[in-house]
Amino acid sequence: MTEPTRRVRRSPEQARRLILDTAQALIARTGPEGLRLQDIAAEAGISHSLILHHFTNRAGLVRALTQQASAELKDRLLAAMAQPESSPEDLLDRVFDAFAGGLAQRLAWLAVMDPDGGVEEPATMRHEIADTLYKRRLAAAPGRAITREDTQWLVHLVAVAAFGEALYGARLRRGANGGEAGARRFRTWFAALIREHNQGH
Amino acid sequence: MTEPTRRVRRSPEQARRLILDTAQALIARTGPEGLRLQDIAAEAGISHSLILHHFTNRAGLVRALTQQASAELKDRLLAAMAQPESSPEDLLDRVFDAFAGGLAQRLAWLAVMDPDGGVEEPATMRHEIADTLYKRRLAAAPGRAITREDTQWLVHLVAVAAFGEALYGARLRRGANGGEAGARRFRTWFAALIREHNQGH
DNA sequence: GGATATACTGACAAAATTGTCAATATAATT
DNA sequence: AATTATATTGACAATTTTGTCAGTATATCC
Repeated sequence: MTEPTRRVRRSPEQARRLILDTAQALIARTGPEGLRLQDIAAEAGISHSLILHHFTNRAGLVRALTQQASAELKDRLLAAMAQPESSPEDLLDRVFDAFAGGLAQRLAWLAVMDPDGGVEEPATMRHEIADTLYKRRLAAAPGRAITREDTQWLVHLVAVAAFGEALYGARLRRGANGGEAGARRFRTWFAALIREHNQGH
Repeated sequence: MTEPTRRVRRSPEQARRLILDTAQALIARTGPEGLRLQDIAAEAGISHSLILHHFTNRAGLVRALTQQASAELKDRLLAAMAQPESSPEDLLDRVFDAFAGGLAQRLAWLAVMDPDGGVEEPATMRHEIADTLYKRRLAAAPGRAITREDTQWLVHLVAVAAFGEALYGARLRRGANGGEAGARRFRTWFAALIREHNQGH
């Protein structure tokens, strides 16, 4: 006589979160090839059928993953902007950190895989951020001629640079400035460039 | 009686290039999921066995792909640097173009997939480029205090920004500045920032 | 023109991967 | 305590994908 198999019964939300989190971790570690239902299931300690039960499809899982990654980026960036009275250096630092830890990799891969997924978020988010920063810059330098468009492009530059740095920076910096130290030095240099731009002209 | 099947017999180099090129095209189009031996074979008009014959493994193919992508980037960047007497705007434009057309996507994906592949190239390449540009900047502005390190980081910034822009820029610019026009406006703004940095202080 | 090397193919094997479905265990409800 | 709803599993099917191997066609060399 066989023992009845012990089961953990989660709430749908818990189950979905467990699956999504382990999937994200797997992507960050193993890369694109890591997204196999069986692998995710094995890592999460569940059967792969459960994933299909909660997301219907492999495609459904991917969709959910893009949305979660997008939301995570938004949270991190808004958190970075939340401290109103900090130096530009610190702000830049936090923005760069927002993309680190595998999030950039996930976003990149998901972007390639699901070209039109999670469309609305990033653009409006960048708009909000640019507006907030615009007011802050005006307050900081009352005399200067700071336009809204300049702020917008500045935010864009920081975003794409942080993205590129997280994704390919270490590779480009190999040798002399590889590793953590080089990354930090680049950030400070970049912060100085921005500060120069804010003051100059 | 059956007709003997007509065959094309290429040189090993030709065959390898045919396979690599169609594979790169497929990745750019279909994304990571597109790299299946059968699909590549079908698109190239060959049998999938031939791929295995020339690259031994799927892994061997991936390795070759990373090297080719890396080499392609190098070629494009060196070509961009080759015109010695052009405005910074044009130079920036060509660097950004170097990452366009799916190359950034391929590099990103291959980077995630084969974390230590094609290691040596980019770093030394960036070094060469930085040196060339350093001399050019010195010649252009004899009086200024331009350091080698500043040039190095400038090159790094342009590289990661171009990379990020190619990969995620369109997404971030959705809405107001989406499309081609926004991309161009960002480039000109960025060029102005660099020019300002070159002249100022 | 015949022999040789090898690029190339087709069929097959083996493994993996997504998806289906019926059965079961567990929590909540009555 | 019995009933109900459903989260979870295991077995199975179907398709796909990588890889193997023996044989065939084609160019080159003697």
